[in-house]
Amino acid sequence: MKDVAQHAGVSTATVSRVLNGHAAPTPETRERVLAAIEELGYRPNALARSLRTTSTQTLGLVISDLLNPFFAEIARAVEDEARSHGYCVVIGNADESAEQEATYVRTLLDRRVDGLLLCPATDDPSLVREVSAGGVPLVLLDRTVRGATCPVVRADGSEALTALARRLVGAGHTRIGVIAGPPNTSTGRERTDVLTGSLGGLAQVVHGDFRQESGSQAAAKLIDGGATALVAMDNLMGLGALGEVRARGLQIPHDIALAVFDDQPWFPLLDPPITVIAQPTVEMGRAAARSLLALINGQQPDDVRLTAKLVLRGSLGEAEL
Amino acid sequence: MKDVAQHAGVSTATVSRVLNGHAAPTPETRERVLAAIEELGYRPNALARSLRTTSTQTLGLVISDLLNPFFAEIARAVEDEARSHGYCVVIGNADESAEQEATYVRTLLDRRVDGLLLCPATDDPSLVREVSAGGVPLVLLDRTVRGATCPVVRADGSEALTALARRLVGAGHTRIGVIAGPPNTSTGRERTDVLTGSLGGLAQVVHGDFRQESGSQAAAKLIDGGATALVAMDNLMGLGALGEVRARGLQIPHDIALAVFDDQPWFPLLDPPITVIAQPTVEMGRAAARSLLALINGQQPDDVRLTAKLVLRGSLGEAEL
DNA sequence: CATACATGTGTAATCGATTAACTACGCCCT
DNA sequence: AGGGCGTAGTTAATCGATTACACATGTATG
Repeated sequence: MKDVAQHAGVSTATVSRVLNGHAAPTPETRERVLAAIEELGYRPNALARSLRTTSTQTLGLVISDLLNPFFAEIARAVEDEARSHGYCVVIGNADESAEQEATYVRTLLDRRVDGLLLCPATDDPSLVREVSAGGVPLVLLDRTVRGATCPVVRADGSEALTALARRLVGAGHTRIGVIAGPPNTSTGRERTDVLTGSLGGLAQVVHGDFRQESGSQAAAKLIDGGATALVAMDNLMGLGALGEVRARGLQIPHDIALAVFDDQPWFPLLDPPITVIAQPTVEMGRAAARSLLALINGQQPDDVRLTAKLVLRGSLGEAEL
Repeated sequence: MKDVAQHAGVSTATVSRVLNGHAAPTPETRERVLAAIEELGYRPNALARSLRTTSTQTLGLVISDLLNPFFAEIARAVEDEARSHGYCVVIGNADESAEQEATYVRTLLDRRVDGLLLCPATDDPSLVREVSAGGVPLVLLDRTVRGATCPVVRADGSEALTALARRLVGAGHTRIGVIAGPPNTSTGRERTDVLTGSLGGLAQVVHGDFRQESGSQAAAKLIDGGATALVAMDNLMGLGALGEVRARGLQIPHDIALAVFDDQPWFPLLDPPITVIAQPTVEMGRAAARSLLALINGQQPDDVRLTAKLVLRGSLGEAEL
């Protein structure tokens, strides 16, 4: 910057004013400075700028798993929304591990992100409290924690789940296998509670960990237990369950019915296409980013609760008639 | 930091020394400082530190599309490798747009990443030159550019593609539809060149843009043109092609054969499972990260060329016998 | 006993920006 | 002509760390 100033025959203060579009400099001075910048190929040092202004124009996003398309879509939406407001997004991958999540959150705070979006790995509120104590704007996304005091953006699947339950029961299924998420996550618990609630005593629950492998194992257990229908509570476990069903040579929906929480672009391509509960991922990501930006600007955004929808495609068989 | 120093009755220099594990401070002083840090919940400001040391312990990764599982896996692998060496990764999403790619690269440079991994959207070398001119360590990943002067990490699909061609020809296909990537990307061009080369005059080529929608359109054109086999040059276009095939009620492999470049966890679940050319994504990501770290440490890593493999699963029909 | 040297800590310059406070210069008005 | 005022631009403090250099103390050496 000093070089630019010298080159243009002004002080660094003037260069800075030109850079930041401040009122002062004469059009003529401005021209000279811009020419010098161009000539020297100068680019301002974002670190120094942030240090001085205490604003990085950056949001942190800590998600459970980048390989899970659900989170990838969310990440993508967050990024789009953030960029349109002049913010960057730094993504952290917690890999469904509370420990790694905490590491990432701290790293992001150390780098002074202006705000943090978090999909908490567990419903333990201690990490959230730590962030709040540091005074950093925080919004929870997809999942919440016990006694959360910050805005939360999530999708409500209750309606879709009860509709699903009604159909399964109506079609005469009496042993319905539920491949549940971890009980220490809000989404894991709530979805399962709603579904088993509406299924009366017909549900058999096996807990997985939101990953493919656990989906296969759970499906195996449930099929062995005589289940005639399976509901996987997220898309990766759904993938695992589907693998197990195929491996056993079972036909969907003839031998077993299947529904999955979360949609995927390839679900419609299966034979039969898979019935899902689709979450509005893009809207969730955008809403979360908007809430966080509002929080950063000193407003108090409300919680956002979007609605997940049941999409019937054929993998439930007669339950869809 | 000043607070911590005061609290421990030392100077900031000493606090800094404790923090950085410098030789000097007495065990007793060290204890006092650590206690003060603990008590005040002090966390060092990474911005200030980086400004002073001109090292951010951060790598930039600019990829073409986060929603493409191929790149998501790469990103994941890069991150793992980087973290194990104490580095963070900031991911930028170019969305297959050269313009957005350039924007992201510049943003990352402004933030003074220690090095940059780039999957170039086009084979135009100007952006690469810009980065090199800035003296920032750079490694290209998956794709290269014309006259690249930096290390490149990629997968070689030639062998797999010629093997695939041999099988298709051997099975008597005479109109083979190739859904090609953009000709201004190295992977798009090379894969297509190799395949059409080995197919003699039997190939009909339609260019897509590595996205799902273009895959459907290309497939439609090729099917209308009488193709009895389709080869999609990346997984998203493969997804699109598959959709088109399904939409027309065609049976694989009876009515049409299909192979896709890039594997996906759900390909084996289709009926029939899809034959693919699988790239070693995880190894590519890790290798790229390692090369970049080597470059940062002043070494001169060689280009890395891994091998993609043909995985036969049934979607080629008699060509696989 | 004076000198040399090692050791632990403090002082202050520095990284590259922003910005409050100040200066210098003209212009207008009485 | 001189005081008041607006404007363009400069000077210097500051953000929060690192680190070369200086300094003080204690120990070994001639």
